[in-house]
This record gives sequence, C-alpha cells and structure tokens, in this order.
Amino acid sequence: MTSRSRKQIILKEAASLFREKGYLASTLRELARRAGVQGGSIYHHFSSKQEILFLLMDNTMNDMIERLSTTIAELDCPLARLRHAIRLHIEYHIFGPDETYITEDELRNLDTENYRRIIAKRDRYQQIFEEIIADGKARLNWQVSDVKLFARAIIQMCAGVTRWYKTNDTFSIDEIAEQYFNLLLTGLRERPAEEKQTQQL
Amino acid sequence: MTSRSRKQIILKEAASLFREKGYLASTLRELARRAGVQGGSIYHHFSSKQEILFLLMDNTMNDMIERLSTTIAELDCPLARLRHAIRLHIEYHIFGPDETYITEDELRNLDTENYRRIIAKRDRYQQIFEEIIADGKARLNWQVSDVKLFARAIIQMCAGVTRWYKTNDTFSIDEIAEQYFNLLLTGLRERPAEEKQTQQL
DNA sequence: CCTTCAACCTAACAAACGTTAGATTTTCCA
DNA sequence: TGGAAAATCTAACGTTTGTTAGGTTGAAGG
Repeated sequence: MTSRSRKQIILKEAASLFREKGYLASTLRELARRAGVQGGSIYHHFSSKQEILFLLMDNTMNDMIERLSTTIAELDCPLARLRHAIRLHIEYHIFGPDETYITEDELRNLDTENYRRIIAKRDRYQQIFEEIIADGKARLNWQVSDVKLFARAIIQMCAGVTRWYKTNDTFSIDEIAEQYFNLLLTGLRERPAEEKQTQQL
Repeated sequence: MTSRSRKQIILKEAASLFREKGYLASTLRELARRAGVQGGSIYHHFSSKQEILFLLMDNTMNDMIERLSTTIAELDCPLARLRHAIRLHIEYHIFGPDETYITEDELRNLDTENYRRIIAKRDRYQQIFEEIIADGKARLNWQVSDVKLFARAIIQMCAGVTRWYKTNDTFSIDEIAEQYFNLLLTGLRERPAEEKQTQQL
C-alpha cells in the first residue's frame, strides 16, 4: 500500500510541478525531491518521464468524459445541458486538478503514439458538446450554421479561463460560468423582452 | 546589410522552429543550421536564447497593438469595430506569423523581467477590446454585465482557433470570423425577426 | 596596400539532464 | 523468525545543452 500511495504521490506532485514549470522545464530530480524520494527511485514506479505525462493526461481525459457524460444523462433540455456542460468545463479548468491545465497545454510534448491516444479522447469529449448543440438546433431552433465550429469555439472560450483567472480574482466560478452561458446563449445585442425559457439548474 | 538580413533570417527561423517544437525543445544548434550558420555565430547577433524569444514576442505585440489601433480608428460604430477586431484577431492567429502563436504559448518561458514587459503590452491589447465593448454597451445597449470578463472571453475564444485550425480545413478565415462574430452578437438562441442593424463591412 | 571591424567559424567547457545498474533497506507472508 | 520480493538509495553513465573564447575571413576606407 505504501507502494500505491507513493506512486500516487509522485503523480500528484508531477501534476503540480508540470503545471508550475512546464513538462520540459521540470526535472525528475526535483519531482523526486517533492515526492520525498531519491531521483532514481521514480523508475521503480514509472518507466519514463514520458509515461508520467501520459498517465496524467489519460486519467484526466477519462475523468472529464465520465463526469460530463453522467451530468448530461441526467438532463433532457439542451439548454440545461449546455449550461451544465459549460459550468463543468470551466469549473474543471479553474478548480480542477492541475492535470486539467496540463492536458490543455502539454500535448506538444507527447510522443507520437501517446499523442494519438489523447487526441482521440479529446475528440470524444468535444463530440459531447457537438451533440448538445445539434440537439438544441433541432429542438430549440438554435441558430447554428456549423455545429463543429461552435463546439470548438465554446470549448476554447471556457478553457481560456485558465489563462487569465487568478485565485484571488473578484469573480466566483458561478459568476463566470453564468456570464459565459448568457453570452453564448443570447449574445451581446439587446433583444426585445421575451418569455423566460426553461428555467432549470 | 548582410548583417541585418542575417539577423532577420535567424529571427524568422526561430519563430518557425519555436512554433514547431516549442522554445525549450528547440536547440540553438538546429536554429543555426536552419539559418545557414554555425552554432556559435548566433551570439554575434543576440546575447542569449532568451533574448531571441523576447524579441519575437515584443515585435509581435507591438505589431498587433498597432494594427488593431489603426483599424479601430477608422471606424465609428462599435458593431463594426468589434467585427473588424475579431476578424483581425483570428486572422492574425491563423495566417499571421508564427510569432503570434509563440506569443500566446511561450509566456511561461520568459524570465521575470521580460515577462513583465510582455504582459504589460498584452494588457494594452486587451484594453482596446474592453473599450469597444464598453462603447457598445453605452451606445448600442449591449447586454454586458462585466466588460473585462467579456473582453477576455472573446479574446480567448478567437485565439483558441489556433488550437484546432488546420491549414487544409474546410473553413475559410472569413467564414470563421463571421460565424464567431454572429455567435457573440446574437448568441445561439433564435430571436424574433428584427430589422437588420448597422450593415457595415 | 594596409588597417580595421564586423561577421562568422571552430572547438571546447561546465552544467544539467534522463536513465541505468547494483547495492541496501523495508515489508510482509510462510 | 527467515527469506523473498518490493521499495528505495547511491553513484555513475553518456548525451545534450547554452554559452564562451579565440581564431579566420572578407569587405570597406584612407
């Protein structure tokens, strides 16, 4: 059990270190130091530095896909689904584990085979957003000319939060998520008064 | 003049190399090879690898701020300004020089002082968007609760194009810019027929 | 023709890196 | 309690890196 927990400690410290300094700028010796272990000992748990990076990303993608899937499955209305999806996505990128940030930022440093695997899962995640939007287009007549493009735009906009959000920011995650949701749903331009639609959440 | 053009060649090759492999993964020896020069010769033009990165980013930020400023100055309507700003931003991130990508992605690898300088310019760039949005809020009654937050959301959404756009994609830059603009302006939700507003561009 | 100076080359240094092999300690069940 | 297997340490390896020092070239100018 010490083995398993030590391995888990190393992974957690790796996530923190990689996020702070980036994968290439992070040293296995410093990772070992933070995990309370000597440099060479890491290789008893992992076969290479690359494997650590891959495991971090793979676990994160699995987690994100699962959480999004189960959340969506509990709702029916595309409006509510999109709202929850956005909130989950932003939440996961701000308060989520460091791994989320890494998964967004270190794709470049995966070797060919690992890259292929992670991209496949990222596409699956994106596909969930596409289904929500396509559903809203069909059932709620959302004005979407290209579902794929909109899904990408939304995902990137929300993930971009990590690039400016500081933990001491004046915004709460709820405020950010809600304002992003409103921006995407109704846009900037003022509209004539209209009946409130599908008040869920 | 050979001096100046060689220096310019090195900078261009550095932008291309850094974009392709990332700053840390790029070697000065390979940069020298691509620029048709021996490894040590780079230090006749630059004082360090770090200086090359900084110059690339600094030039790019200056260029972006200037182009955006002059474009905005020629227009009056916030709607037209936002449309042009979005288009310019996306265009600069897709077809623009490799430097744009680097400026977005290698902030982490700037040392303390250089980081401070680049961030200051990035903030100035962001401020232009904020002014456009604040103006639209005042004159066109845009529904914006927090100008700063919306500016950040828009900028990140557009910059995120670089993360999925491939040069052989089915979308043209005009299509992407126009759809992003429409998404931001009117949102997803269908609205009752309305008079066309401020048809510019 | 000679000096000068920028541009460039060559060769090396010192440091840091991922990784490995072998010894040593700890754990835990028979 | 003994002994095997897992966990960890120690010490080094080969390579690559940014950087530097000193020499070489070639063109410009008096």
